[in-house]
Amino acid sequence: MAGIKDVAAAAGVSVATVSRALNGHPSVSPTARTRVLDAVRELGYRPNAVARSLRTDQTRTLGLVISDVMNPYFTELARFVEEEARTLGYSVIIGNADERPELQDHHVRTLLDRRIDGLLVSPADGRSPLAPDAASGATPVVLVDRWVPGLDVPVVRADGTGAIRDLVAHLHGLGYRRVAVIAGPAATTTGRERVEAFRAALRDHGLPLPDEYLGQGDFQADSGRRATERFLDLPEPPEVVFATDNLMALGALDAVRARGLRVPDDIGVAAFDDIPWFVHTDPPVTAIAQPVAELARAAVRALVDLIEGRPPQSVTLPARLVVRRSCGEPACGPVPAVERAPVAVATAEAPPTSQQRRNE
Amino acid sequence: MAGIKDVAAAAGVSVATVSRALNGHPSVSPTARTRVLDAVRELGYRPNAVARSLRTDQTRTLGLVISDVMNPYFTELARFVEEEARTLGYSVIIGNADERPELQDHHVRTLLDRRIDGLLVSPADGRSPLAPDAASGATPVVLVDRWVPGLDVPVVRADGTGAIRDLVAHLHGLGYRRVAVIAGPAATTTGRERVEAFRAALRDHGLPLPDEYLGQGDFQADSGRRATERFLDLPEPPEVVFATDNLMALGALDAVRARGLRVPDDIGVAAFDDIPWFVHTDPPVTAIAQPVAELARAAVRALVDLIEGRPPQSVTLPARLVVRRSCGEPACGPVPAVERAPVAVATAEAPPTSQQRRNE
DNA sequence: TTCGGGCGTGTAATCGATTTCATTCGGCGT
DNA sequence: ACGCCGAATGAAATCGATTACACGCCCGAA
Repeated sequence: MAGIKDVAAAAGVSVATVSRALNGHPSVSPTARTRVLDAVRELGYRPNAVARSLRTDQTRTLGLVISDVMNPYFTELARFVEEEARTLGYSVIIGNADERPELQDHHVRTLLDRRIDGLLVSPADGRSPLAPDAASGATPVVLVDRWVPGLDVPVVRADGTGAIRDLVAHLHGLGYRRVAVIAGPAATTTGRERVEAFRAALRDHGLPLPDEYLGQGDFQADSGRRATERFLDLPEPPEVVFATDNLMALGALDAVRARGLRVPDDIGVAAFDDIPWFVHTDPPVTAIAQPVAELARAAVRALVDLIEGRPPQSVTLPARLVVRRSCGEPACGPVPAVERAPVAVATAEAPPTSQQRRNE
Repeated sequence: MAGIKDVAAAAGVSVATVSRALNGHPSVSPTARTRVLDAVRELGYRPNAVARSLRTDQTRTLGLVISDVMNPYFTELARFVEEEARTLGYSVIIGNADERPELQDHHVRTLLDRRIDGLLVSPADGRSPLAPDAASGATPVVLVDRWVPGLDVPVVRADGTGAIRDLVAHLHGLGYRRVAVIAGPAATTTGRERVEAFRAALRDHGLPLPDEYLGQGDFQADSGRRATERFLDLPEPPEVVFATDNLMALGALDAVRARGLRVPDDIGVAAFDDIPWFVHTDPPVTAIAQPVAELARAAVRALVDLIEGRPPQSVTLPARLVVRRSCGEPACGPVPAVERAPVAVATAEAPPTSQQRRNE
């Protein structure tokens, strides 16, 4: 493959001039510039990004480590992250942790070895396997969706408490009194927060959340199925189940279908994370939608700000309830308040973090 | 960040010895080795992959350019590709072409600039935008799922003709006579082949495929919706629609639901590419399943063979029909032959390609 | 005419690893 | 005792770019 030296030779100039011409340096004569450009075209020269990165100490690459690519929510997130990064002139390398801490670790290490300019992580594990590297502060880090309490880095996430309150109001209005929830891993913030918000909303309506109505899941379909089976085996099964992510909701649907039961007649189902398929399930699933595209964009912008020495913003955007039929027919009277939920735009200024201070 | 020189200094040896110790070179004394290892641990040293790549001219990285990440089929493919690559000691960088040739081009160029060791492509466009680079032969290339006729590189794909024949037999057996198909872009091989196989199978059963029953789509949900609407507007609409990918099937479902019609009572739906959600749609969708994991593994192995100088194998695996309820109740009598479809394992030896010859 | 100051350019150092080549040293055969 | 050989090591070249520094040249000011 042609190198910069070949171009220099072909254009009859030095490598320095070639480099300058290619990087838009001011002091290059028009003559030299055109000769270089011609030679480049002639030889089909493409600069070696590896060599360039070594010299400049920047790869113009972002790392994105997500918990599970097969989860449509994260797929969508990844897609928008790449899109925004591309418009900002960065590539992104995706690492799929598959909800396994050691895999997440593997990817973080690999990405760091490649000297990516910044890291976007949605931690599979709340404990601190990546902390040693991240906390070292050498590489800018931003957390998306999930975060880890001790880490002093910007966080971009959705706040589901409002939407969950709306959901509980909706369920209560429909007459449900025995409601169950399938939790995510306690090691993740999203796993804990969603259950807590749900429990709090329940309390506001005077509803209990007995232990046997709290299923433990791991954000995968199978765990949703198992939890739901256990609910159905109860002497007094719940009237409705809230799965705290879309895959566990899929599992729940599986379980009730396997029993020959029907949603919502025999048992209602609701989910956190809305996805296109929920419109076409039997029945369409009532879900809480996150503003994924905005989250992705905000996360990338925060990370790039960090990288390029600007102060980053932590951002929290509200999720919103989307009522469909899996919890029973929506009210036929006046449209409930939840239907008019505002488009998510709220943001919050982050308190200064050590990462910001690094750049002052 | 600590470099190899720091390690050498700390261990009291030269950089050459450090490098040798770390790469398991034979002639390094046990003493030196342990001192190096200690220093490495002490300093938390990690070799700079960028520098290493520059010197060794290999990145141990594969590029994967897919047509559309949001399509569950490709998501799954990407996931298994990464998995197999990882076990073989490679990382993978995914580029999402979004079915847009110019984006595909952008990613191919970027990946080539980063000197990836090999490229896995599922071409969004049958024409040859990537040919100039790929044909240059500098970087090993393997095509997955879709291929482009002129290119002399290994291809790993599923053969749907058998499954499509089974599907048509199934539909015919159910009494359908007016069947329509939603095609993919003519620029892709999968777009053309699936329609052709369908048309041929129809002919075998003496069924026609009139022009107005041939919808043009682009593998995205919207196009499936529009094509289906056009079918429904026909004076004599088809009794069943075969969408040649899962997203267009989703669109078709959308369209019939929007009309207040019911599947399969008013119109049947079948799809190419099976996905987990099809079990939970209303109704569950009869689909043709590709052996995605095997395809991914075969593709990675072929590419790595090429990279490491072994002769690669082109592979074609059969797809199989999965009957559900979206075309009407499956026969209640004896289980139809299609239910017993064998697990896909057939492979074929590729004719020698120029890429193989390269390595002789 | 002479000198200072850009401007355009080239030479060479540099990034952090790997690898070739030469050197040293110790052991062993004769 | 001598010489040879292999093992262990280090110095320096190398990969392909960027960039600091120096140089030559031309132009305008003194």
